[in-house]
Amino acid sequence: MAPKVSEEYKKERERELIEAAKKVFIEKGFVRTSMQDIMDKAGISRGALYSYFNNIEHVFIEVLKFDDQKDIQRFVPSDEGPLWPQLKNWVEEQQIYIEAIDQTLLYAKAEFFLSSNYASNKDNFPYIFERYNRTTEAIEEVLNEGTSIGEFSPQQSTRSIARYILSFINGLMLDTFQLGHEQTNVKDQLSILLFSLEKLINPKSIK
Amino acid sequence: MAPKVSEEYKKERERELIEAAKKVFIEKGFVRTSMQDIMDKAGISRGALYSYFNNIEHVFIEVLKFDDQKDIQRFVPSDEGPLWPQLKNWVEEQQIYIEAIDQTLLYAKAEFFLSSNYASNKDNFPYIFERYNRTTEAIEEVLNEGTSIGEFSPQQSTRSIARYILSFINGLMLDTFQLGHEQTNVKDQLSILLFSLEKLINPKSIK
DNA sequence: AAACAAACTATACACTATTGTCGTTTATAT
DNA sequence: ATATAAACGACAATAGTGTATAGTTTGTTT
Repeated sequence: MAPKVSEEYKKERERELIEAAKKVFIEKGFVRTSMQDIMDKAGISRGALYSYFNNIEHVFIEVLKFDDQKDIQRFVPSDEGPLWPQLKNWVEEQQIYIEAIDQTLLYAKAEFFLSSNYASNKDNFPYIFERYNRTTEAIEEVLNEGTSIGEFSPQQSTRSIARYILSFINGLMLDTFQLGHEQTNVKDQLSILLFSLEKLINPKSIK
Repeated sequence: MAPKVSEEYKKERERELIEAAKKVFIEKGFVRTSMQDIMDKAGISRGALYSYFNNIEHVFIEVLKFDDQKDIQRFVPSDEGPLWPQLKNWVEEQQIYIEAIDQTLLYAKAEFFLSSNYASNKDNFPYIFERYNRTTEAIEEVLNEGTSIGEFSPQQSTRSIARYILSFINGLMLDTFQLGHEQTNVKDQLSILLFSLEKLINPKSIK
């Protein structure tokens, strides 16, 4: 099944490959996954796979992008109503996300960021920087928005608060991945984050 | 130099090997280090190295043990004086530690715990549990101590606060390793941690 | 001082795993 | 039917592992 191909078809095929690869990465992480594993999962030959991707890091980056697309909406607050409950809600949702960690790419991501060539030539992977910045900016924006409408009175720079939140969430994910959520007690830690955030941004809506 | 050998000598030699290996692991991390690299750095032959260690994970575990010996005192507070300044001090010291991340084993450790066989059989490596628990307990103990002498009035369970601190520090380390400290702004994030901690434990000594 | 043996060197080897390439095959649009 | 390009899969190349062997060095023992 393969001559004179439409762009359509190729895009579609690539998406299939990415989805197969994603499954493998979730199962096996990044380091222990080989191109062969992806071929097997996708039911595609070596040559064909290599015609779509140059190497396994390339595959992973594409998986990342694909995954991010879906993920990106998660932090968009609605325009309506006070922001604090939405922020609170977002934090609470993290629990589900973190505790379902073995159904996500988190482990593979951590491995990738640590162990791929990424670590040696960060410059080749601007995507990672983008990612970090996009996320902090999204959080920061909510904080700024809340400030400008007078809902929040941040006690520290909103950028730093945003980074702080992200650091904490990343650390909690990593610890939880390594130790299991029984050990790290995700819920309690998240409520401490909420407590801290209240003090940090002083949302009006608290009684 | 080597007949009918003393235990002394062997221990000493092993220590040399471990120190050489440690250097390599700091430079190259865990995943990208081969036995050959260690041979080169230590100036030892293949056979000799293998007579000390069975494989590279074995080498790494020994390096870890060796490193921990030195590391273990870092969180012991002095018996004298109020605890808050000491805690504060400890947090501030993290900056130096985190920013010097490429001179430590942190990267190699993260790789090892993620990517070695560890991830598949956690039970074989109680080490990481121990480590995590030892650290949280050390922090928790300081908090409890401060509470019992009336210096702190924690607003949340001290255990959770301890875990919270550790999650944050781990996340900050990871982000900083990946992106560089220019990007993550370690200092600001740590002062947000301090701000949060003040609110969380209400130390008396603050004016 | 001669014999000994432990520790080491240097190198070779058999294996395994994986990569990326490349010539060939195959299905279909025209 | 044939030109086209996707898909196939054999292959050489690379890199590492752990074992094995022969030979060397050097303290210790007698």
